This record gives sequence, C-alpha cells and structure tokens, in this order.
Amino acid sequence: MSKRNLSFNFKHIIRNQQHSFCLLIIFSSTKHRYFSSSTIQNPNANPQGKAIPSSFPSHSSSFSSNYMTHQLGDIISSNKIITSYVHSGDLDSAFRLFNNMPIKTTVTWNSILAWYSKNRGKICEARQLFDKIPEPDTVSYNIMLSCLINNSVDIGTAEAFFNQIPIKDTASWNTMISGFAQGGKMSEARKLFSLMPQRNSVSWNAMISGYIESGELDLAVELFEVAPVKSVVAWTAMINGYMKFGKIKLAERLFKEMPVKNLVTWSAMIAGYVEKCRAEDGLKLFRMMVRSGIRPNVSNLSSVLLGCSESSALQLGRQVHQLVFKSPLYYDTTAGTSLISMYCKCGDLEDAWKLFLEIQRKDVVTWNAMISGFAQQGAGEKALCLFNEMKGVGMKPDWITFVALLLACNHAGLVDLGVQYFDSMRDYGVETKPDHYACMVDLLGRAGRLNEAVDLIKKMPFTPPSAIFGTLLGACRIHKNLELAEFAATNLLSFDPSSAAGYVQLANIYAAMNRWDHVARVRRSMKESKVVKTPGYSWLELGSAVHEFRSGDRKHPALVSIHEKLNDLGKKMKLAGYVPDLEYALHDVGEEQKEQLLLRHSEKLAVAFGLINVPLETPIRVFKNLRVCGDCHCAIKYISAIERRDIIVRDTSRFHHFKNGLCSCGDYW
DNA sequence: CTAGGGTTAG
Repeated sequence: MSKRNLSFNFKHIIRNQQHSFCLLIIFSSTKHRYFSSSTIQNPNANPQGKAIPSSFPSHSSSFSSNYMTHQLGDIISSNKIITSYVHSGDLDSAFRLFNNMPIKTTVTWNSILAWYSKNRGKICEARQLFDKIPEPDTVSYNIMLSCLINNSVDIGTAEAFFNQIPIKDTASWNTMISGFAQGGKMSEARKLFSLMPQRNSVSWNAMISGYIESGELDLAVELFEVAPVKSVVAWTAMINGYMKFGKIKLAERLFKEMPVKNLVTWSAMIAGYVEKCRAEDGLKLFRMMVRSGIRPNVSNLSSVLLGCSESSALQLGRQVHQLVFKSPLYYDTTAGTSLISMYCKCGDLEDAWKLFLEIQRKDVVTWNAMISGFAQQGAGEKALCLFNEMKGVGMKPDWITFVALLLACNHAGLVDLGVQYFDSMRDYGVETKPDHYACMVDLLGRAGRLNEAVDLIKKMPFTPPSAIFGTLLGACRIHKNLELAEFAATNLLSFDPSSAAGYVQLANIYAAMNRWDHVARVRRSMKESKVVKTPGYSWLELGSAVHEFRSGDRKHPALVSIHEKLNDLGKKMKLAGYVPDLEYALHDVGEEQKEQLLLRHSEKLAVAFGLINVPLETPIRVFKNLRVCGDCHCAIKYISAIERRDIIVRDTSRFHHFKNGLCSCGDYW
C-alpha cells in the first residue's frame, strides 16, 4: 500500500465531517489493530457506511472526530520527537518516549529502527527490534536491509533478506544494488539493475558511482550517457570520477555543462583541483562559488583551506576566515582547526595562536595543529610548553603529537630532549611509526651523531622507508661524510631507483668536494635511469596573485628590474662581508659564472621581486618547493639587514624568519 | 513544508 493512498484516505476521512460517523466505527471496533499496525491500512476493510446504524447520534460525531484527531496528533508529534532524537543520535531518549507511547504505528517502529541503520555495530539488536514490529511495511524491510549492508554482514545474508521482502519498491532494489556496489561486486549489482522493474535516478547513480569506485571509468561513462534521468548527484559522481583519473579537462567540461550545481559539486571540483596540485584553480573556483551565493560547510572549507596552505595563499585564507567568522561554523572545532593549520602553513603564527585561544572545544587535532605550527617555525620551546599544557588539561597525545614534538626538538636543535621524547612514547601508549624514526634520524644526523642515526635505522622494527636514507644523506652532506653518504645513497637508490633526490644529493656532495668526475658519473646514471629532478621554484603571494620563479627564470615579466635589484644587492652584500658559497653552484664552471648562477636562484629572484613590490611595513613571505639553498640562506640574512625588511621563507622542512641579518633557525637546519 | 522511515555524489 503506497504512502500516498494512505495519507489521502486519512485526510479525506478526517476532513469530511459527514463521514465522521464512520470514523467512530473504525475507531471503536478496530482501534487497537488500527494503530498498532502500521498501515492504517484498511479503511476500506470497513466498507464505508455499511456497518453504521442510521440512528447513530449525529451530535457525537464531531466529538469523536476531535478525539480521533487529538490521538492522531499525539502520535504524530511523538513520532516527530522520536525522529529528532534519532537524528541527534540520542537513542535512549527515543526509546524512553517509544516505551511510553500507548499506541504505536509502524512509522514509530521505523523511526527507532532507523537509528541502527545509521549506527554500526548493533546488528543483533536491530534484528530483534525488527522482529517485534507487528506489521512491518516495505520501509521497515528497507531499513533492516540497509542495517545488514552497513554492518558489512555477509552480502549473501543481505541478499537472502532482500529476496524475502514481500513487496519491494525501488528503494529496496536500490539498497541492494548499493550493497553490492559498495562491496565491489559490480557484476551482481548490474544483474539486479537489469532485473529491477523500475529504475529511478538513484538506481543510475548507485551504478555510476559503483563503477567509479571500482575503477571502471569507461563503464561509468557509458551508463551516464544513456541514463534517462541525470540528477546533480550523477553529474557530481562523474566529475569525481574524471578528477580521480586525472581527466581534469573532462571534469571541467561537465562542470560547465551541467544544469544544476550544489555545494557538493563545487567541492568535488575544488577538492579535485587541490588533489591534482592545481590549488590556484581550486581557490579561484571557491571565490566564484562564494560570489554565486553558496555557503560553504566544514568539509568544503577544509579542502579549500588545504588549497590555501599548499599554495600559501594567506590572503584568500583570511577571506575564508572572515566567512567562517560570520557563520555558525565559528563554533565548529574542525573548521577552526583547519584555519589554524592554514595560518601555520602560511607562516602567520600570530593569527594561528589568536584563533587557538578562541576555540573553546579543542580536540587532539587542534592541539597537534598548533604544536606542529610552532615546530615548523623552529619555536621549539613554545611547542614543548604547549605539549605540557595539553597534558595539563587531560588531553591524550597521539602519534601525530609526537611527530610534532620530535620535529620541534629537531628544528630547535634540542637533540637530547628529542631522544627523551622518543623513548617516552611507550609510556604514553603511543606506537612508534616510521615517521618517528625518520624524525629521529634527521635529529641525530643533523647534530652530527651519524653513527647513532645509522644504529637507529638498523634497529627499526620494520623495513626502513627509502626516504630515511635520503634524510641520512642530507646529514652526510652537512657533515661531509663521504663514506656514509655513499652507503646511504646506495640504499636509497636500491629501494627507490627513481628517487631523484638520491642522485641529486649524492651529486651535490661530490660537487661540494670538487669530485667532478663522480658528479658526471652520477648524472650519467641518472640520465640512464630516466630520473627527472624536481625543478626548484619559489613563489610569493602579491594581492590575490601568486608569482612563481624558477632558477634562472626567463619568463617573469619583471625580470629586468629584478636582475637590477639583485646585481645592486650583490655589491652591497659583498661590502657587508658576504662571500658567495660556491659549494652550492652545482655546475663545473668558472667562479664568476658560478656567482652569476647563484644570484639567479629562484628564492633570490622571489625575494628581490618582493623587495620591489611588497609594501615596506609588510613582511615578504616567500615559499620554496625544495629546501632553501645554503648560499641563499646566507644571502637573505644580509639582504634583511641591508634592506631593513622582514623576510620569511618557508621551505619543505620549516620556516626561516630573517630579520636584521639573522635567521630564526639560528643557522641550524 | 505536506505525520515518518529507506537508496545516490564530497
């Protein structure tokens, strides 16, 4: 019996005062069955008028009608309250009300049962409840089916249950299809899909997203093209599919063509751009989205803020903050934490800290974000203080907290303290992961305790991740330990033959020691293995635009003035005592040429551009995709003094805050 | 929004 017929019958009866006598009959004779069974089902089982004595007093009809309406109203409002309890996850209150209801309908039972389909792990209770429903309807069966599927009970059990459903509607079929699709069983899903009597857009969507999930983009496209009804869900699923497979152009085309877009659609595009390293485009789209009047939610914000962090678009991040500030998301911990981490990654610790203090309900992720922020800035003591404060309020640290702590010790040069924290992890019941070992190797290696670093690698309870040898190699370069460098490089390249970093580091070490024959050898084998080095580049945000520079850049329109500025600075720097560190010019060319190459490093270009264009009182924030080069580090210190400017450089491992000729890292990096 | 419940996209 369909819902529409039921409600129609009911309203019809109630509205028609002249039929109210028949109501009374229904009510008195079948009262119990009528309400305890779901389906108010059979008003027709009492053929209207037939059983009714003509002498029935008419004055009582309005009374009974009112009484009836009152009862019904009670049930309806109780059902509503139960539903709201279930929605807010409060099963106890829902049950309390449920147990106090003298009359229950199947709707009442279904509302309760729905809790179990949204919450996993109580499949037995759900089944017991289902079995108690006096007259389960199709919806009851559907909810139970989705309970079975959501609890990843054996799909065969779910299928058997599905087959037992006496009257299946489209949703029953759809639920079963999505059960198969979620389990990756697309051929079964397809079989049901072709068998089902009526398909709605949900059926098509379930199949399309199922194919995308199991990696069969072509089949998804095929279905999408023939689908008679394409809802916004299907379009969005396809956009996700195209993005996932790197077909950005196709995703863009769909996005342009589709008739209706909602927040999920926009998010899919934005997140897709961010994941495919096109954060700029993602951010552009976000601006368009807000302009078109769509209000972001938490998950949407998180992907946008991640985009801001990656491309260091602090100005846009601030705009997002403004938006959050004016919305109910202001009280959301996840939204706040995303903002903190955005500020930290853009190097704006002051605003991160302000926000951290404002957030009332901090979770472990919030604390971790702030501790990592301090760690990245090299503010080791602040990070460690915050950790103590965190323990003070009873917050339990997790493994990420310890990564942040070790990073803090590392960047602040607190070697022994780092070792202590590493050893204390067991006391906190936190498992040591490869990340922790990587931090420790960096910590020990950088401090020159190379042998201890190697011992730690040997003691690792798992196969060392190849990157850890890259870390060791970096340490060898600082401490000019050629023997260990070769050991590290050999390991690195045997684990990961395509590692550009391994070749480059080794070549750099040879170059630094003027072993040009070896450099040539490494470069040759690099070519043979078809390894491509990640080109280094730097960028900075100016207004809403991001300017990018490559080493020896030839493209940026302002190059003439930048070169002038750098040549001028070069002279002033030398007068102040700067000696170009030719170790970092990694080509076997004459000294003068080396100096010229050094002066065209991407970070210097970006800094010079910043000096020309960024207002005097504003710090210059430069970002680099690799680690900052040693000569540039030295040069920028001089520049900060000569120009009396604050210059902040974020590289892959930390922030360097240059001021008055000094760097916040204390030259330990 | 239509007394309520189930299925699809991040």
